[in-house]
Amino acid sequence: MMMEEKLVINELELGKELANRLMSNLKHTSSVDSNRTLISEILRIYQNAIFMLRFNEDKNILKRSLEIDGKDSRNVFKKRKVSEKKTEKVKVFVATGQENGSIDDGHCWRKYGQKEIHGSKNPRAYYRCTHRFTQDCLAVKQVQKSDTDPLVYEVKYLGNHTCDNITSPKTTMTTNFSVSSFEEGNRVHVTEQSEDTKPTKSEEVMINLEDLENKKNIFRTFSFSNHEIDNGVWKSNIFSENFVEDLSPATSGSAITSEVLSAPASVENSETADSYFSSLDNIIDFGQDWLWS
DNA sequence: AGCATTTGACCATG
DNA sequence: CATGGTCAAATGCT
Repeated sequence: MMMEEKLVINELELGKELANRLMSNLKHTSSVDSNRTLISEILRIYQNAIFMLRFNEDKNILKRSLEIDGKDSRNVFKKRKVSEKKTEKVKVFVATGQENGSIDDGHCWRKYGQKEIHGSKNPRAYYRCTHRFTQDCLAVKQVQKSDTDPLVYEVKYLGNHTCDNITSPKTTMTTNFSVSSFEEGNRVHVTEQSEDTKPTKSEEVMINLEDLENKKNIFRTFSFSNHEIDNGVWKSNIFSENFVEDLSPATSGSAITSEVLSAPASVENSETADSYFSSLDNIIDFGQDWLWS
């Protein structure tokens, strides 16, 4: 069994144990703090497990892609332009507070298609950079309204902007989380980041993966933040970037290495249970289908 | 008029 | 064959 799979199983077993402990706590008397801690731990564990599985899947896709590239391309009939595009960079945003999902991210987009997606209640809209033909900018994004929360739009970015027409974002976001992965030579980078640049204050939840330290530090910290703009001024903060660490090549045996950005564990501004649990709600939302396949 | 959006058709992929 | 991504003609908007 692959090392990563063992880690996922370990995580899930730990989650089960903690859930049992929580159930026991709820049956008997227990402190609210203790329950909160358990819930937070369980959510973190499942988020880790999902991320590990996702990451492994992405790694395999890339490996297959590299193998195909290495073969004699004459035997591979690729008529579609898409295949040469290859997903060099993928960012997934989950944003709320948008009227129609047209998040102003500083770039000009032109809608070129919309599709009903099997298993989803809401259609997915396809946008390309307005300067695609004038500046040969191949950036593309997909926007889909969340099935679970009508206020949430999931935005997936594909490709980098090569155009230089960037305006300042005016978007009001109450929640923003992004994940990006891109390829650079033989290395695969998986990072999480915020696109926003002027945060000042935070109401954020950061989930620590430090107990994975003894599991070869494969996966690092997730963080989520709530922030919004009030009269053009940022009211909240985002997570900080920490260090980057390689997936242990000794255990993977693959030429592909990975890097995952991390952030420290903390729960800030959680003086009220409401704010704490509303933050937890965000985590639950992300945990379901935050990354499209 | 010029540009953006809509929407059905087309095509690649699994 | 089902599904998702893209194309392009028709239509809408300014």
